Parts: sequence; C-alpha cells; structure tokens
Amino acid sequence: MNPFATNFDSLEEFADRVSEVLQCPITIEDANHRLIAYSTHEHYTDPARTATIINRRVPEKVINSLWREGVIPKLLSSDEPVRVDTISEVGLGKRVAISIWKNKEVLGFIWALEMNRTWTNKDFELLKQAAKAAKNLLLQLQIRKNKKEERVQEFFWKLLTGHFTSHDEIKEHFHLLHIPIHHPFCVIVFRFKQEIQSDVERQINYILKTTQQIHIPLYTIDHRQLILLAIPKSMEQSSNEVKHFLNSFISQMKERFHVDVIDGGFGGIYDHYTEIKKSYKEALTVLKMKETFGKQMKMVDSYQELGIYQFFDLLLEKKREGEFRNETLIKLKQYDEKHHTNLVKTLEVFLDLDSNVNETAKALNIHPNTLAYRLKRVSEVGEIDLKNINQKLKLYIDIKLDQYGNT
Amino acid sequence: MNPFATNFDSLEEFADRVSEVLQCPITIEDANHRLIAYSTHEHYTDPARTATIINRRVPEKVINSLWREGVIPKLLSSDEPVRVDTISEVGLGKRVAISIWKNKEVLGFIWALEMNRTWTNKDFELLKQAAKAAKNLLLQLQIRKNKKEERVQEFFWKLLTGHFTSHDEIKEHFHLLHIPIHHPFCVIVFRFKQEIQSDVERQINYILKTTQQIHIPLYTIDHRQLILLAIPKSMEQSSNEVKHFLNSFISQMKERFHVDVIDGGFGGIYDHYTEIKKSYKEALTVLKMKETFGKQMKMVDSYQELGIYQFFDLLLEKKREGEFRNETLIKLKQYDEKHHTNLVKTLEVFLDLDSNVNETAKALNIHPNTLAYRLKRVSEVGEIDLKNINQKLKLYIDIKLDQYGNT
DNA sequence: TAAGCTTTTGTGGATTTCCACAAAAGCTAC
DNA sequence: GTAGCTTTTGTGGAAATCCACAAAAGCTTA
Repeated sequence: MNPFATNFDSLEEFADRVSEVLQCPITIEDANHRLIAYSTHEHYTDPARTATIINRRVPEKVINSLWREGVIPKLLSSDEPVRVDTISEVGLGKRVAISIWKNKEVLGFIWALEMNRTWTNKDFELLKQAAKAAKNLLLQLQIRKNKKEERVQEFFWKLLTGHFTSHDEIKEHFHLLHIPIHHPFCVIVFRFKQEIQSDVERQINYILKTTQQIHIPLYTIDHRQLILLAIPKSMEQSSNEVKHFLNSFISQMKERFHVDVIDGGFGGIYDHYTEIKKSYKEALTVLKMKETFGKQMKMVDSYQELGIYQFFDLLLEKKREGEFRNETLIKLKQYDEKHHTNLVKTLEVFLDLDSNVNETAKALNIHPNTLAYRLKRVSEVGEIDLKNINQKLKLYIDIKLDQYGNT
Repeated sequence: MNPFATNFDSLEEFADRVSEVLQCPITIEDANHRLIAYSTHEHYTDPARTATIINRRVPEKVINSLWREGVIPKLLSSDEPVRVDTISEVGLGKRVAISIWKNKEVLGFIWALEMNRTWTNKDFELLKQAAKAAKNLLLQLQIRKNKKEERVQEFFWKLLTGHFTSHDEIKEHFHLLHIPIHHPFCVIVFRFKQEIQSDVERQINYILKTTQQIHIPLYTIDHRQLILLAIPKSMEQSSNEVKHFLNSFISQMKERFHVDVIDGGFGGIYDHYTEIKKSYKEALTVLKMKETFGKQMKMVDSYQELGIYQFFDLLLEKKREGEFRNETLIKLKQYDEKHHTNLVKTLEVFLDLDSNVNETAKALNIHPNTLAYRLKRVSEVGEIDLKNINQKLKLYIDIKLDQYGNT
C-alpha cells in the first residue's frame, strides 16, 4: 500500500511524512534547486543541508560539485533514485536523491540524507513512490507561478523599451509584483547560436535560478537573445562580478547543456530604474561591436570597456552622410592598392599595440627595421606626422570606422 | 586751360590723352590695382607695366614692394603726386603716381612712367588735373558694379545656406553673373575683433582683390565675420596654398591697416558646388574649436587638420544626453579634488605629447620620475591600463570633451 | 611635534627605441 | 635579363624609456 496516497495540506506536511517513512531527513527542491519544503524531525543534518534551508536554496558551490560528480546529469536523465557519496569540500554528506517528473520534464528533486543505515530495495521503492506523489503537489505551485510570470514579462519589456518615466513608479511596480530589487543594476544580453527553444529556455532558467554570483530579478527571451536584469552583489566590484557571471554563464551553458552561446555583453551599471532602457541599448551595442570587430573585442564584455567604440555608431552615421573624409587614409589605401603593400594594416596593428615597435614587429612577423621603414613610408605617403596624437587618433579611428562601415 | 576738360568716350581714350600731354606711358588702376586703362603710344615700358597689362592687374609682388617702400600708404593719405624710385627686384622703373579721390575715398591711381626726362612743376600740375578728370569716369564704373554686387551677394548667401540642390544649376548661375569659377574650392571664414565697418570693408576688399595667391570669386561680410569662397591655384598643394593665404591675410590686415583679425579657418576642399554649404559649416567648426581649445589649435587652420575635434560637436551633443560617462575620469577628478593633485592635467599633457615622457616632463616642469610616478598613480586610481589604446583614447577624448563641455 | 602617509627627486642599470648606413632580396618595365 | 626602383633585413651606437630602490620633502592627523 502507498503510504503517500492521502491528501496533504502542504508540502511541509508531505516532507515530514516522507521523513517519517524513510527515517531520515528529507529536503524537497524545485527544478532549480530552490528549497520547496523540508522535514523537521530532529535528525542529524550536514552543513550542505543547513545552508540550503537557511538560504532557501542550494548553495552554488554544492550545485557545481553535484554537476561535476555527474549526480545532476543522472537525475535529469532518469527517474531512478541516485546514490550520492560524501563530498566533504562542500559539506555534503551521503544521501539518496530522486527527480520528480511530469511527462518528460523534471519538476524538482527529493533528497534524503542516508544517515548511518543501509538502504534496502524497499526503501528505494518508497522513495520512488514519494517522488510520484510529490508531482501533483509541485504542479499546483507551477500554475500559480506561470500566471505571475506573464505579468512580469510584460513589465520587463516595458522597462526595456522605456515605457515608464519615473524611478519611483518603477519601484512601486517591482514591489507590487513582489520582485525584490535594489540598485545598482545593469542589463545583460546574451546572443545564442540558434533561436531559443523551450528546452533551452528551461536550461537557461536553471542556471539563472541557481547562480548566486549576481541577483537576476528579471529575464526574458527574444528569438536568439536572452535579456537579463542583473544586480551585482558588491558596489565596488560590480563590473567584475557581472563580467565573471557572464563568462561562467556561457561556459556552463556549453559544458552542462551543450548549448552554444555566441556572445554576451552588458550595459552601464546604473542606479536609476529609468536607465534600464539605456543599459539595454548599451548591451546591444556591445554585442554589435563584438560582432564587427571580433578579435580585438574578445576580452570586452561591458559598455565601459568598449572605449572609443561607444560612439562608432554615431560616427558611422555621419560618415554615411559623407563626413570625415580622411585624405591620409585615402592616399595610403591607394598606395597599398597600387604597390601591393600593407601600409594600412601595418599602421593599424602598430596603433592597436599602442605604438610599440617590438610588439608590432612580432605581431606582424617582420623585422623591427622593416616596421620602421614602413612607418616612415606611411608618414611620407600619407603626409602625416605620427608623433601628432590628433592626426594619429583621427587616422586610427578612420581606419576602424572604415572596417566597420564595410561590414 | 585744362587739357582734360573735354568729354571722353572711354577710359582708354582718356589714358591716351594723358599720355600725349605728359609724353610718357600712362596706366590707370582702380583702388584694388586692377587695370582699368592704359595708353598705347609706343614708348618704352618696364617689365612691371608689361606684366600688369597682360594680367590686367598689378602683380602681387609689385604691390607688396610698393607697400614696403611706403608708396601706397603715401598715395592713400594725400592727393599729391608721389615719385617712385626704381625697384629693380620687381622690374619696376622710375615713375610718378597719383591717387584719384572722391570725397575721402580713393577710387584708383594713375601711374606715369618717368622716362628719361625731368618732371617740371607744370607736369605735376597736369597730372593732378588728370586725376581730377579721371574721377568722374571712374564713378560711372562704380555704379554699374554696385548693382551687380547686390545680386552677387544674394547668390553667395544662397550658396552658403544650401539653397541650390544641383551642381549644374549653380554653375549656370555663376555663368550668368559672369563670375569665373572652377573647382576645387573651399570656404574660408575670418573672425574680426570688432564688427566690420565700411572702412575696414574697403581694406578687406583691397587685399582680396590684390592677392594672387588664390582666386576669390565671392566674399561677403556678416557682423564680425568675413566669408570667402576660395579657389586654390594648384590641385596638389591646394591646402597649403589656402593656409598660406589665410595667414598672410591676417598679417596684412594687421600690418597695413592695423585691423585685428582674431582668427580664420577653412572647410574641406571640394569639387561639387553643392558642397559649399558643407565647407562653410566646417570652416565655422574650425573657428569654434580654435576658440575653445586655444593653445593646441594654434597651428590648425583647416577642417582636415582638426582631426578628432571634427566630431566633438557630435559627441558633446550625446554627452549632454548623459552618454559617455567615464568612470576613470570621474575617479581621477575626485582624487585630484581631494588630494590637491594634478593627475588629470598631467595625463592630458602626457597624451597631448604622444606619451613622450621627456617632453611631458619638460612641459610640466617636473622630473621624469615624478611623471612616471604620477602616471602609475593614474593607472591605479583610475583603474586604467595606459598601454591599452582603446582605454587611453577614450579617456583622452573624454578629458577634452569635458573641457569643451564646460565652456 | 611626531608618526604615517603621499609626493618629488635622485641614481644606476637593463631594455627598448631611434637612426644612419649598407647589403640583400624582390618587382617592374624596357 | 638587366637596370632601377622599392622593400626587407642586418649591424652598431646614441638616446630614451623603464624599473627598482631610496632619500628627501610635504601634508595630514592624532
């Protein structure tokens, strides 16, 4: 007879019942390792469980360990109980886990601390029955969440498109939707290789809900793009934190789910909620520039780091109107064309590398004297003084702009 | 009895009559040394006169010599005949000159080659009578010119404000107004210290009409500004020619007429007549930037030479909208404020001087090691890598933009 | 006033840059 | 193919830069 066949008023009651039957501490999580319920019988509890209960979610380092050990992949691929060995670095004692399924989707997990006893086949069977019973309880949670989600999505798009005009008005909305928020914040945009389908969406959700590097009160998906509102933890290191999250998100998507994220970028970090739109636009600019200037933008993730490329859009627009003709560049290009030389490219690399002779020669695989000769040629042909920053800068920008314009 | 009391059909006839009476070659010029008429009796003629007749105006080097020798100042200040000695460098033989007056204004000059004879008092008297007689003949020319001038002015303003849309249409208008023109051209703008009054206007006209460095088919005056349409002689050196003219105009206004021209600038050199407006706008931008960035713009006259300052207007506009916040600059400025240091200024000079340590130290009157220390401080405080051109450039531009914005 | 900090100046040596000169290699056009 | 050009690579020495270390000077604060 199924000991979980009765009706339960709450998930807490259910957790206690399972604990009672299996004689061990029980923790129930949703698919994103958020704590849903836990048993309260006084048993031994390991540090991992304590931390989970206090934070109402599983600590990220524990999740990372479970991925590394292959526990979670196993749970995501079958509905059988999985034995987990001690992982002492993260304070995790021996336990048995099982995933809760609905159709082909995992709704959550039940974790049972193993204590000092041997699990019999009967125990495993009971756990499987518990998982089945938990399904219906979890489904009810899901439905309530989905309704709210729709309203939240709409709200986020309004923020991104600048629908609201006052900081306090936005604050009020966050409050009404029970979304905890504070500043400073920024918008992160990821561009995926392919349109984001619902399975990938679930995986994204998983990573976003489990990460504890930064707080993500809102996110939405738009074709190949994933847009997040992110709140870094510290004030000082905010930019680094976001950068770090961005990179770990991309590598986790790749490693855990084999999903290719082409790139990501984030806009300015602001305090005023009306600046969400701006940060969003800036994040998109970062992506655009990274796409155009591949190589040299490799390490750039933020709008701040874009440097002069911040205003390339603006300049390009003017350039299209025929502004900013650069005689020097025209002459150099003509010369290159005619004599099959590489003056422009040489100059570009030289300027890229902060006018460092040695590095440039190395980068171009030429003798330093060859570089010197070419640069002398550049001054002559282009009638330019490379010691004059103004001329130099203008030329540099025009070279870059030229590439940008021709893409 | 006055031998010039009769009516003359043309100025040529008049010139011949004067030549006959005084027994020497006669040349009549307007106030700007344009040839109006000359006698044709076969007499000896010096190279200066020959060149004047062939070009229909006095060669510029001859005019310059006459200024240097004090001849022209004398002619402009009295209606007495002036004896001019040989100036062999410019092929000018001995002659006697007199200015033609109407009220307090000089309308032109009569030049008489002295030949190998001695001038008597009677001869001088005759020359004075000739000058008086020439007055009425010249006035008729003036009136015809003034009417045309009004139409020309209107046309020029239409060009400057972009009233015409087609190159050929403009060409046609030039043709109808009998204004010889060809490309490439550019617009030059001078800014005077004070509003330009009619006496200064006449002096300006004098210099513009006598210069042969570049061709000036149109010019107009607008409060403190003088706007020219200029056509350089050569294709290759066009920019240098305009630059040279610009500087000599300013120094001539100063030396000859004691009129202060604050500054001048010229726009791009273009081929298409519809680009007159653009060149004009660019010339104004040059003046604006020279005003704002005084020192470092000293040698800059053209839009080309403006370099990165070409798009400062554009950037400033964005900056006013709250774009381009530069964390580094903010931090540096805060640090300077708090510790009474000069990190920003030091950095600015360093970047101005193309990151040259020695020159910067010299310019700031500090020890090179002090500079090194300050730069190290800049990297630390501003969290910036001065070897990264992108960061460096952005910071440089933001520093300059900051100054520009605060003026 | 002394202690603790930042800033300036000094010294010396390793490294890099700059420059002039020259030989070698590669292209182009007759 | 060879003469005349441009381009590349090499050598060596003067000048400039970079860097570590340290002393001195200047400010701030208890």
